[in-house]
Amino acid sequence: MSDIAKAYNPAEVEDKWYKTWVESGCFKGAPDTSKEAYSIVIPPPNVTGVLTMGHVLNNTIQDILIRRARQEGKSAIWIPGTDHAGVATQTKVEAYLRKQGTSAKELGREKFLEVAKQWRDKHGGIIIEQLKKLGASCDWDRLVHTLDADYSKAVLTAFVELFKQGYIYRGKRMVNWCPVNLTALSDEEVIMKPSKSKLYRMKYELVETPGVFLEISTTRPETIMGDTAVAVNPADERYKNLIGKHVWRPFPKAEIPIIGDSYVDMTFGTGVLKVTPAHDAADFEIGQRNNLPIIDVMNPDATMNALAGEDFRGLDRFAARELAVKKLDELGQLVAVEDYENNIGFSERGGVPIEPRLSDQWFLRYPKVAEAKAAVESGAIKFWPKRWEKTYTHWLDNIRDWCISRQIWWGHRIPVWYRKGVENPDISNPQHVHVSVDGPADKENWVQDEDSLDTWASSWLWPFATMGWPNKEKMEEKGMEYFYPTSDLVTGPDIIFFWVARMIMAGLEFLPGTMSNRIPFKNVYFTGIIRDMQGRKMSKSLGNSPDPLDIIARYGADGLRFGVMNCAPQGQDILFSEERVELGRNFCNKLWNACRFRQMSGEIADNSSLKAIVDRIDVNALDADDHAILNNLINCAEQVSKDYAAYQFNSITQNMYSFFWNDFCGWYLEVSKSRLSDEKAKATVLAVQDLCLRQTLLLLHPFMPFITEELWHSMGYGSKDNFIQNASPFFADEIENLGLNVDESAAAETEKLKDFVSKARALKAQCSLATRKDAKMSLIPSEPENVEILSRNIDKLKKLVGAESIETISDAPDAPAALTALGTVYLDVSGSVDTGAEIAKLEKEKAKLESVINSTKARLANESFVSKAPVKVIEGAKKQLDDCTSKLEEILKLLKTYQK
RNA sequence: GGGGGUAUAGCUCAGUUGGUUAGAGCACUUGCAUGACACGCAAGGGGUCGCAGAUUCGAGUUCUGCUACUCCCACCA
Repeated sequence: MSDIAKAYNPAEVEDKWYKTWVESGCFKGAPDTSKEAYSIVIPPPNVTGVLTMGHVLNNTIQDILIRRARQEGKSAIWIPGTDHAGVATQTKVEAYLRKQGTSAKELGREKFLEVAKQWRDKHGGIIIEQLKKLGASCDWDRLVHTLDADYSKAVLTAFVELFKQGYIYRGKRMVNWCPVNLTALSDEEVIMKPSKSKLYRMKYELVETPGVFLEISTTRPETIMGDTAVAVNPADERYKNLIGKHVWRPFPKAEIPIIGDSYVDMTFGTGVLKVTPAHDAADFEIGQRNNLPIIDVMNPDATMNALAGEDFRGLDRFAARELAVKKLDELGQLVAVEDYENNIGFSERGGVPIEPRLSDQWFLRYPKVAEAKAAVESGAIKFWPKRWEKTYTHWLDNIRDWCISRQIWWGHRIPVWYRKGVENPDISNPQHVHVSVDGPADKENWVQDEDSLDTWASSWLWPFATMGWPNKEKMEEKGMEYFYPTSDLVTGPDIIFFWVARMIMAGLEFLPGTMSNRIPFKNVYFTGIIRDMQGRKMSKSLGNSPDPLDIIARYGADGLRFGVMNCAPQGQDILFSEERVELGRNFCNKLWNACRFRQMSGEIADNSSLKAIVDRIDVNALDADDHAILNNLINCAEQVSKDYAAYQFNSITQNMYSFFWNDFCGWYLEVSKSRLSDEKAKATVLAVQDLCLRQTLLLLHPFMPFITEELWHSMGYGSKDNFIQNASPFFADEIENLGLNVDESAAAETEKLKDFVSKARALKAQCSLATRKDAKMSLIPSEPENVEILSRNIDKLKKLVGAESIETISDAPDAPAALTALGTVYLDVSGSVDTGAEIAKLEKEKAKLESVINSTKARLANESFVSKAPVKVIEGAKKQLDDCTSKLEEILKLLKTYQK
């Protein structure tokens, strides 16, 4: 046994243990049919990302689950990995290239990818090291990156399969275009933001009746040049006779038709809509219905092109807007400009308004939509909390085809080749188009599609592509049959659509067997979002985003983990501040010092197993406090098991905190102090302490892996290679099987003692006597059995109260007194004492008791209460009335003494 | 427009099927170097449980309506 430092120093302990764990290979998992399988796949972080508080929450939960699973004797794996994060990484690499004075375009695809890979290897993987600091017990040998060769094969295989089945098609469609990243985006990557803009009211002159104008509103005058019609609702009495006539488009000046389309809302604005099929999704639809020409007036980067007219050409869209307004004004066609608030879609990565744009893209019609819905509705997959199921099914009910192509290079290139020289290749004609994982044999005659796949079109395969799919040998090697489906997925609700729903569809689509064999996971735990104390999201620009590594350095990973979990109720956002971590750090220190106290109290005897400790207990030496603390521990361990089953992690930390701090340290260790000098009791008391500490460490280990491992060894619970993660956390049945019977009723005596101690201390405090100064006290027991209890526990009580003596008496002395569970206690104060505070306290208690007595009396006098309430409740009320009445009598007696 | 969530002490939150006098941590007041811990110990102060109804012998807890804040989805020029 080594001397333990006065304060816990996490830095010394954490790195040491992480290294030892990894070296021992204890995070590795392999199929073992004698054990239950347990698996988790990590939500892969961006390979070039850094650890955020969100990651801390998310990965701590996963680590808790996996460590608990190991303790429970399951064969467990936690598969780690990273995501190539297509658009995000491409953007970063391009910025880097700009600094170097070059560009992706200049380098060309091949060279660019080389640079990007180098950049990834240099800046990537930091987050993996940071996860280790947090204590994440992933099986690192299984680390996967979405651009790994094997994983890429899986992605391409999935594409080819879906293509063959007709789920994937190419088409010219309106897509969300990011003018910064020059790529299409899926609907999910567009963030709607309310924005302050202007509504421009303008008037167009009718061609057929010069001098007559039609008033139209728009928020986007820069698209006027692409207008090919003006639409009104055919049911609109004001305008329906104009359908078929024309108006003059102001610039470039041209006649455009007035058409009727029921899409137009008669009640909005003037009820007249300008139609720009190339630059608005709804307008595109109208254009299709009415055979309107499409005039695309913008370049991919959202500058205006030649079709917009010479004066607009090359202008950015916002500059073009100003110019358009100016020109309208000059033409006298601008009626008014009004402030207006509308929702504008922004590019998630580019941060600028997206531009609806017509372009050739690849789309996926989702497979297995109905089954994906059924998987969750049937309970095959459970959501925690359950309410997210609604969000999930609502999305599936309104699902739209997924634009999976991206005009970037960093990603999986679409495995489609076009035969050279074929002008308009027909996708369904194998002579024109080749689709396969490895490409055509005669590559020289073909040209591969330039686009790459949306990153989510690779990560949706994560639960099984990380287990070797579709390669049979690899699947065997990685134990897919044993470990799939995974047990729990831990993620944020913000990616239900991006990831969770898509993974479910992918699992159902690509894997064989029954639904329960194909689903990717059985439970999904949705975390809340970490916010600051004002409820704001963590963000770099607000500077309210603490660096977890900095927090770990100052408080320790265990303190951080415990603090975060303690304030993270299921499904609720988390308001985080460093004070939370202080709580966790303080708890570590408490744990540390309790063990330190144990070591200072006596040699560590045989602690090597539960049996060894129980064998050290002399059942006859056990007193009520021993039984009470063991009983508390049993209840606590059971509650912890229940809370795991319901994913109530914050409840676990709260129960553990309360048990350990209040019951064990606050009471049991304190009463131990006097019993340790009793040679007959000492060995038993120490053994009970050892039992409690052992179990506390076991139960806390998933939350605080480092300190618990350290103490596990220094307290002699584990030998060198016997880690705490391999010991069972179950308790009640185990000690019963070992022949130790815990008396549940003993708690009642301990409760009486606690009440006596706290009341007696309060009495001293009221009389301004220091806690530890020895006082003379006497007691008039309220019940005969209390005499016995008092004498049995006299040493403990004297020490805890700070009393030189506690005599049993029968006549009330003239002294300050307090009511306790053992009887009325009197404090012998020499000289005069200010009794004002004492009287005030008694008056207050008197008032409270009277109010309780009155309400209880009223209840008991109520005919319907007595006839309808359960017997138990009525008896409780009667007992309460009796108790309060006798207490009140005592109080009145005491008050009388003071008022003499 | 549609669908969630939240509202309990100064702050952040517990409060499981309705049942004694509503709890914890932090903060606050007072006292304390007491055989581990001042990252500690002891004693305190602090709450008309968002508002209004309903059900019930009994409501923080169930139901209805309202208010405030918040998130997601859709989106009209």
